[in-house]
Amino acid sequence: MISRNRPPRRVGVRTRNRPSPVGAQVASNVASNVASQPALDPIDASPSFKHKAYAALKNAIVAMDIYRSRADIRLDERKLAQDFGISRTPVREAMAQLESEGFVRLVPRRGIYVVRKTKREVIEMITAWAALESMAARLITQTASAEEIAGLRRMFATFEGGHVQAKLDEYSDVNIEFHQTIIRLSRNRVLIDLAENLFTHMRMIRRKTIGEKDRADRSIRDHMNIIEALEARSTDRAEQLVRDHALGLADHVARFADYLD
Amino acid sequence: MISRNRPPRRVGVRTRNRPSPVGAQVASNVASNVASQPALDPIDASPSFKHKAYAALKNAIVAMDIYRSRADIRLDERKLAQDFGISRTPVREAMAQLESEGFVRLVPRRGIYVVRKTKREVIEMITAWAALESMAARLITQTASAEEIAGLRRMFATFEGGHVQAKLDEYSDVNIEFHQTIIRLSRNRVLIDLAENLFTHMRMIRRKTIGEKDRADRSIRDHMNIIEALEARSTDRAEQLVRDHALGLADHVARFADYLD
DNA sequence: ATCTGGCATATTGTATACCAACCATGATTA
DNA sequence: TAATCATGGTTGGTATACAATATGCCAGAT
Repeated sequence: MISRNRPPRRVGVRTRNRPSPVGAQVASNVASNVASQPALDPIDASPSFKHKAYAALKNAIVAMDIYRSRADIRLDERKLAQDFGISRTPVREAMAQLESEGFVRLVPRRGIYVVRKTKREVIEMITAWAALESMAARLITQTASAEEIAGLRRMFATFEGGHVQAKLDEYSDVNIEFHQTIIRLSRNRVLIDLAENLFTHMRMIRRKTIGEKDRADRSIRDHMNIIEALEARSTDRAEQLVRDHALGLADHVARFADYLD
Repeated sequence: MISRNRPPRRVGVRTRNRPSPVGAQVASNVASNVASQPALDPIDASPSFKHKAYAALKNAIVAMDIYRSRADIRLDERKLAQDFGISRTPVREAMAQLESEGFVRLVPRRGIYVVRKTKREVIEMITAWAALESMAARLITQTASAEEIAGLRRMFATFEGGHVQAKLDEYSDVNIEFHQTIIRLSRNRVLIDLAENLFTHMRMIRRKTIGEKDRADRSIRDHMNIIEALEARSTDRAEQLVRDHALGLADHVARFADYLD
């Protein structure tokens, strides 16, 4: 269901009473710490409730197996706020963010629904991802260090010699890691951010798309070819291999992903 | 108790059709993923204050010449809400959206600041845009109709024979329209949405990047070559030309856009 | 004159109250 | 019986009140 029981955690008890002469205590505490140690303390992460709610909701949504059933999955603002122990406002702001990222749909006076991507949308996302990652591959051939590229090769050490079949689950993780690393090595923040969102969406259908063993075998060969092209600094070839690899997945989805729609 | 006098706001029908003459109007489509149905319905009435505030704020920000001065540009939530005649809530929601799109930065307890992109960020955006548009070019060679491609050629009818110099302003508009049309003809909603946001950012520095006459001349030649490749359905060549055209702009910015940073 | 510390102020983050639109349900009527 | 309408409850949108904190100013000490 939508909301599992949450332990009645006490999030930020907000004292209605304002202890008047305070403020100096906290300040002095911090000050002494800083004075003795110029090394900056890791800024005490104070993510707002909005960010926390966002992260929690996103995790919850991504963890759902939303394509198993076709029934609408509705989220209840008030209930979620209650479960989180916060008010509706940060939940709403988190929801608005998730809507702009395509994870939920806010229907006025109807409810908030988890979005199921259609087959067409999935293919469009993979195509866009192909565009971004192939550009990342170009950039890697021009700016990445040999060591960085070597790191890509090391990822697949476990699977040398055709042990892919035996460890499909693990391979699936490495597979994702590989593609994320490609993007990251581009050192292009825009590419990284855009691709990350697409990736998150694709992880949600991963369970069903990466299942086939034949694809895993072909996949690892593709990856090796890509790595070789990157090592050889063959810009155009690396781009092409990455693009075709991704578009191959798009084609696969187009033909076999009947569970979509 | 103190029931506020709510003005009888009847949120208008908000006509979907915008008879804007030349592009340059982003339509501020936040509707997100609802569409994806083949025939897109003209619904999309966005009655909420949030959407209106979002559109108004985005237009205002884009219209600013934020790179002329280096002084921080701060936006005041309460003042804006007052000016719009609404409460802070929808303004805040609009601001959160604009932050996730990279237009403003919300600093807790400090204020809301309009974001100036650094030169590096601009180059990264152009690079990402190159990736998206070159993929769009590929798709066009595979799926667009001849008539659609012909429309691209008609855009430049005005400038046949080297009248570009005389009408730099007009050319600048057509230039933008050209690239947006390329993206749009891909019929890939993800590409379209992602590129639109990048485009909006780039329009904000357009005043300074498209100034040179030499670039305009070279630009129109590039465009013609692109159109020819599309007409010939040369997938790889179209992709390459579009990509190089965009990366050329990135290179230009890298070398001459000293006003950034 | 300079520095320190506390307070007023400004500004966002969060909670809560209220409202209008929507839905389901069941009574009512032709 | 079937269609219509009244009605109450649910839900997201909006307004507003309250809390938390960053900043600047000024008094007082050195």
